[in-house]
Amino acid sequence: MATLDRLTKRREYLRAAGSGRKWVTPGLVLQALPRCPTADGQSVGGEHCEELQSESDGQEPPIRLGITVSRKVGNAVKRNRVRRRLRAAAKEVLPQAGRAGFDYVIIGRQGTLLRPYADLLADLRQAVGKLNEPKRGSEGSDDRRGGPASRRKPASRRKTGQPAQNRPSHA
RNA sequence: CCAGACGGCUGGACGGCCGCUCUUCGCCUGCCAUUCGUGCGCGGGCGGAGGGAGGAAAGUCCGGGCUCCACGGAAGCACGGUGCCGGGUAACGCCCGGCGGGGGUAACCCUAGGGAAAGUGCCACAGAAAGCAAACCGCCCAGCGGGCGCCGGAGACGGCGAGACGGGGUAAGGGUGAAAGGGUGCGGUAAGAGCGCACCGCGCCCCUGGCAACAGGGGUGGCACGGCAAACCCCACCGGGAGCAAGACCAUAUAGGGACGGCACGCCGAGCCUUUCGAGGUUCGGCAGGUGGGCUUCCGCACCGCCGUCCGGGUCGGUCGCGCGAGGCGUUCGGCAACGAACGUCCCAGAGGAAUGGCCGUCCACCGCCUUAACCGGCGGAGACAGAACCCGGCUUACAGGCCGUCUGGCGCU
Repeated sequence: MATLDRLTKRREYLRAAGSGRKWVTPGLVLQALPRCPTADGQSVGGEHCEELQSESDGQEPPIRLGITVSRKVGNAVKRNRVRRRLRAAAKEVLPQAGRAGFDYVIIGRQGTLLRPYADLLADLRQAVGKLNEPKRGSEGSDDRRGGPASRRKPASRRKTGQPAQNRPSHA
């Protein structure tokens, strides 16, 4: 069902920054890291996987989200606003476009504060799409089309109407 | 109306869709317990209702509460802070009202403002001289010595004059400086000088007013006692340290384990073990001893080897602390005021990689441009500073715009 969870530990942020993949757009920087040896086999996840799999018993593991805004962006008010806009955008995009079992870390930039919201959504969609593609020359592209598509169906159980309305507005 | 001074308030409004967090209610549901009725038991989902950033939440500069450090009491030292007087306050370095000094036509503003005859130190540059009384240029020879000229005298010598050699007098003037041993004026004098006098300043004494800081008046002294204490210092008063990552509980685990080095390893009593009957080991109790605030001493207390270095192991989860408070608002009374008292009324954020929002629309007020005699209208821009992190009282700093009140000066009108 691809619910959204949060990263709460500094370790997890450092892991995503150190071993994850990264994509940069004008509005934000996205880092993604598979938490478990899920469908595509290779993993950096490590020891958390066992407990995750054992507890998830048939359900899909959640997507976890973390947002980082450094002091370079501005004072506390500006940083909070950047964080909130990124969080709102992530709630719109990630449940559909993100892959289950991944940790995503969004890093705010100085441009995030004044970037139009529609552009911010586009940035995030592009970044997620790029990171979901396989590494060039890497193996195992078999299930990527199938995986997210199958997950998209149960994810729209609760708030299915609203994002569907917003999507044509920016296109 | 213009210019200005002071004080206070405010910190966009409304709506739509979608969220976050806390409290509470209802329904459904899982676990646990059960005396099978249920449960102030632990959780999950859905829905309803209600609360949800600031005047500075900021800087973390003072003062407290609270918590731990077993640090509790007394004295002294050290260190740090404060510094006119009176009041307010839980307290303050804060606030209010006065006083002194400075600025402004005024409203008003600024002010680290105790002590310099307790001691030490400093006073750059300039200047002769920077603290002790001296004298570079200058002014003056009244009095002393010598020389010169003139006059008198027989002479010794005397008188007068100029000068400034010795030697003195002086501090008015010049010049330096932030500051040069009171200032201005008159008298006075060889020249001058508080040398004398008047006024001002200053010191001391007295009187009056004031709780006081201080102010006013009178007398007196004849000027001594230069400045700097945001130099050391002295005096008075205040202050133990660290901070919610404080700290407490639960879970896991440790409950403190090991090695090395240094310093202490003393006495008495009792029990147990060993014994070659000399004693040894160990436990408990007491004394001594040691350790424990920035330091010392004393009293009290706690702990029992103490200190240092290294190695090994564990934890970083949850709950509480954590929102009834020096609390907000209103009225009355006391007070010039800060503030206090009484009564009534209200409950007002509690996150934890950190909630209090995201997107959109209309209006509002601002700025610029176009248009208009002006209003109107159109377009564009931008909506200050800034986000609770244990909580209060202050200070400081940042701040678009708007509103209100009091007062001062000027101009005009009645």
